[in-house]
Order: sequence, then structure tokens, then C-alpha cells
Amino acid sequence: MPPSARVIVSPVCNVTCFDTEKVASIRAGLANEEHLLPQLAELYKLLGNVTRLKILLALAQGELCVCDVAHVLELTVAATSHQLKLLRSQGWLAMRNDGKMVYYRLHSEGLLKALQGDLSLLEERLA
Amino acid sequence: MPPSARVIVSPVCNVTCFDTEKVASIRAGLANEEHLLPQLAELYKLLGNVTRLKILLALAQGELCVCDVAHVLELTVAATSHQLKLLRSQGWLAMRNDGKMVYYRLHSEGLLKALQGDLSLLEERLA
DNA sequence: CACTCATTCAAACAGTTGCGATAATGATAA
DNA sequence: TTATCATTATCGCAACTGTTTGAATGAGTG
Repeated sequence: MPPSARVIVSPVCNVTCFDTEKVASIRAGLANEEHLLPQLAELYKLLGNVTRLKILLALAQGELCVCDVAHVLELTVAATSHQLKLLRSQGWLAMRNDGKMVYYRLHSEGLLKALQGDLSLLEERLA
Repeated sequence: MPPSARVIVSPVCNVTCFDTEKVASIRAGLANEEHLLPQLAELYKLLGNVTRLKILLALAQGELCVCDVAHVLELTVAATSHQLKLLRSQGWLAMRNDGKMVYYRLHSEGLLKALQGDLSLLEERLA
């Protein structure tokens, strides 16, 4: 048992193993980033869907109308529109209105780079 | 209407607006990465949860037993163990058995870097 | 105006997820 | 072996997701 270990009974889990100082220091470290974690998790939730990943990669090649995105995805227009709206509502897509048509395009260059970075991490781990 | 535009009726959505060549070229481009997208989405799903992000950041400071992780998270040990198992089953955590205690640690350096990269993308976008 | 048509909204559905509560497992010590 | 205790598995439930269906919106055309 390290010098900093204390046997306490936590109201949370009633477990006696508990290195008080270590936990406190880690929680202090986490506090710096903690306020960003909900937003980061939101971003990851958004990216954790093959349909939306395909949308982002498709739009990387230029803007597209909803209908063409739907054809790329082989999905109904309604479902496609729904996903486009999600991506736009979090600021990762921009849209342009031309008559009846609505064209969507990437709004953040950084997102695509991050995505490609994560993709290469995956490839490296699989190798 | 661009020269490549064709008026066709898709079996998918019965919509006439449809730039056949453009869609075909984009789908061809997607085909290169498509096989990796499910795995990438899995990774993002895993990261799309504040509890699991906290676990990864906590373990960035060194290995911890399940109980201490639970205290850091202020969560039950059962829930904590569940999330640790998820992260381990996809190969992002390693565990070490020491008597009754089980210690978890990061198994991939790249993951933390990717995470920090995505975090800085977020900060940049908020600025 | 009425009509067409790309898009979006709203409701509903199956499938999934995160967590708590309790039981089961597995290792240590006596 | 028996007792103890950190950990994990199982079940259950509330909340959330992705999609389809069908209705509504909104811009262009005659």
C-alpha cells in the first residue's frame, strides 16, 4: 500500500481500495479539460456513424445537393436530409440555397484533417 | 443543368435531380476508404462518451485500478468496469492483474495523440 | 392563381446504449 | 477448506439513434 493510500468508505461504491491522493491529483488534472469533454463527445458521437462519415468524405470532393448525397449513400432523401441537418446544426457543414435546390458543403477544413488523422491511426494500429 | 446531368428515376428515392457522373465518381472515390469506415465509426462511437473520455485522460497519467477509476469518475464500480471492458475489447486499454487488484493502462500512444488533436480542433473552432 | 418538385418536418418503429442492482467469479489469507 | 473482498457478468430499464413513412414547406413555372 503506497504511503498516500487511505482506507476510506466512499459513499459511491463502498470499496475500501482507494488511493486518495492519486485520485485527487487525477481529478485535478481532469478539471482543466473537463469543460470541453461534453463537446468533444458530441463531436465523436456525430462522427460515430458510417452514413455521416460518408457524407463528410463525399463533400470533401465538392458541394452536393441533398438528392445527390442521397444517391451516393443509397438512402432516402428524408434520411439524408436528417443527417445533413445534424452535421450542419453542429457547424460542420454549410448550405447554399439555389432555387429549389439546396447545396451542402464542408464548413471546416480542420474536421477533414482530423478525420484523416484518425483514419491513419486506425490503419497504423491494424498493420 | 451540367452536361453530365441525366434525368433518371432512381429506385431509391424517385427523385429526378441527379447528376449521374458526379455521383458515380464520388462513389468511386469513397470505395477506397469505405472498408475502413465501419471501424472508424466504431472508434468514434467508443470516444463519443464523456465517461470513456475521462477514463482515457485519467489513464494518460498512469495505470489505475478499477476502484480508483470509479472514484475519479464518481461512478459505481460495475459501471466503471463495464466501460473499461469496452475500451479493452477494442484494444485501446491493457490490463494487469496484481493479486485481487486489476490495473488498467493505455495500450495505444496514438489514441491519446489523436484525441488531443481533435480536442485542439475543437478549441480552434470555438475561438 | 394553381401545379410541380426538391427539401424538410413529424410521428413511429426497431435497435442500441449507459447505468444501477444484484449475483457470480477469482484470488488472497487464515 | 472457509471467509473476505476487488472485480466482472447478467439482467433490467430509461433514454437515445437511425431509418422509414407520409404530410408540410417553399421556390419555380405556366
